[in-house]
Amino acid sequence: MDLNKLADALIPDEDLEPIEAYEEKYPARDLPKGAEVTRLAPSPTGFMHLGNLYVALANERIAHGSGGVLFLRIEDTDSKRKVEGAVDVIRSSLRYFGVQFDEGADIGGAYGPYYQQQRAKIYRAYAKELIRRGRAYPCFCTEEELAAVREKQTENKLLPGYYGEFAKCRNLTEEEIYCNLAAGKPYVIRFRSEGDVNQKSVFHDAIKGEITVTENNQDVVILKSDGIPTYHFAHVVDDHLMRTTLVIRGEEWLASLPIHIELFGALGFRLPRYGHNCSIQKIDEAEGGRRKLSKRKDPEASLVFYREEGYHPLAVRTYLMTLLNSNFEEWRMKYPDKPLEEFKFSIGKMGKSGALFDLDKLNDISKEILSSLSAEEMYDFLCEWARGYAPEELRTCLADRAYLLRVLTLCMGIGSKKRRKDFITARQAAETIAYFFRAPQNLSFRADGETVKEVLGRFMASYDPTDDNAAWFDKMKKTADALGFASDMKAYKAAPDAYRGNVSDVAEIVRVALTGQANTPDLCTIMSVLGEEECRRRAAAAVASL
RNA sequence: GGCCUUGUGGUCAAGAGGUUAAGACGGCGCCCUCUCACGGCGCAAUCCCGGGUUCGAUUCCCGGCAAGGUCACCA
Repeated sequence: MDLNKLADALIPDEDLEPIEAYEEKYPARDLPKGAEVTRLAPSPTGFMHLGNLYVALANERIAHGSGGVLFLRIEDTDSKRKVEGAVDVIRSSLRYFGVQFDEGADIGGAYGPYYQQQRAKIYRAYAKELIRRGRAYPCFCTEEELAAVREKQTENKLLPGYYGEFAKCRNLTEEEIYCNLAAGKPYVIRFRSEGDVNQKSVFHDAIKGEITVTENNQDVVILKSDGIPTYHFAHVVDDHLMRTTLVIRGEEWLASLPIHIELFGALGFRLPRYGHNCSIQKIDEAEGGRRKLSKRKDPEASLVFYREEGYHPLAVRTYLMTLLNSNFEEWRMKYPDKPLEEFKFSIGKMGKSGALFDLDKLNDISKEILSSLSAEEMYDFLCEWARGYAPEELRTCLADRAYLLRVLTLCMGIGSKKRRKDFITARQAAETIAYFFRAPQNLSFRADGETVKEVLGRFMASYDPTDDNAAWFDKMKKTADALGFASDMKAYKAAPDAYRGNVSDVAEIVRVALTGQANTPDLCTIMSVLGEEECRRRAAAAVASL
């Protein structure tokens, strides 16, 4: 069979460049020794998964930690899944969480274009070459035929797929092919595999270590009937031409690694290194098992969730880093103030088994990150979050910068010996300080109404906003004594029945009356931030509400 | 079902042929001039199972078992 003629018939494009031209156009990168070229290759579905960030972070640290390059390639070969504006979503959400690309879609670079749709000619040129060399052929099988074969294979417990004797179109005669073409039958281009599933070999995965791979024997589709390549083919051509040195991708690709290995070989390309990392999982209460974080079922699977809740981007990044590199957390505790770019990220330290998503851990890290912020930084963070996600009444609260700064200084314990760690997210922080902006409603006291009235009446009568903390507390104790509460905790503990309660019970009444909460930071300071007038108004309102 | 991967407290995990089997989160308890938060101290909790190799195995080997992944003209 005249393969050149066949190639021309199957891929008649006249504007294809010879593949040598591509090799020349995209030469090996001039980078220092050890520099890694990594990439992120998402589909533009418009949805960003936590897992996307997870892999992105690994790729980013590896590239930039080694003086290499990180690029963004858009895998838009499946037009059904494409969503308008998705690339903006990808770039902006990753940028928010600290991942910046050196080149790629909408950024530019010498190895573009970075949209696979725009690379159609390149794939077709390589596919054509494969046909010329007899390593690819047209397949006219319909979906129904393929499904029928698969069914028969499963029934007979055979390996399903298009291979060997089941590859009907593999050995079509010249006449049959041209006849089908003349009849206008749609066709795909399949790779002609020479692999043997009984051959196994050891492959070194950068993350998993030694793994055994079975040779591929599937005649996989490389060009779909619309002439667009499949993932497998596009991956091989792109990562070769873009000179990727290390492919870090999700574990779900491990199974198709044999296909990629054979494809790289058939095209005469040098195989990049691969690292397959596990996805973040979650316990499914309903089923009792583990599963991947699901876009449908788990709100925390979406990157949008973290922005809506107001998680600090550094907190999310730090949490993910603790999962990515087991020694990261130790490093961070040792150098709490160093930027995480200084951590030496190591591919070898990446976990081999999938980690469970741990909201408690994220929250703990979030508290730590927020408690390291200055009042001004926290204010800016709150405002930025509020602009996008806060309800209206909350946004108006943020208007008084000076007042809010005082509130934050107090609630974050700034200036005291120990910083407080009450804030987890912007949303939660805004909610917990809401009482500074509006009087509390629906107060619930543990004490009876008469006691509340007595305590508030007595304490507020003695209250003087010019008192310092000690004087303030002294008055609290006097109130306690006067009403039969113990002002001395030791005395109270020795004989609890001798008193109506103790100072903390007295303070609680005032606290609830003024803030609506049983637990707050230092009440004395709260009162001075609130202002005397407001305090008296709230105390009166509390008595009136009884 | 076939193939691949993984299996140390509830979670993330360090670890080595012999250790009281780190640390962190979470839980619990105690302490800390008003609660909370912070901080301090302490407690409970782990080597999937069965064989083998070995003086000795959680660690090495072999079998199970369990979990995850994958078997498309989707990526």
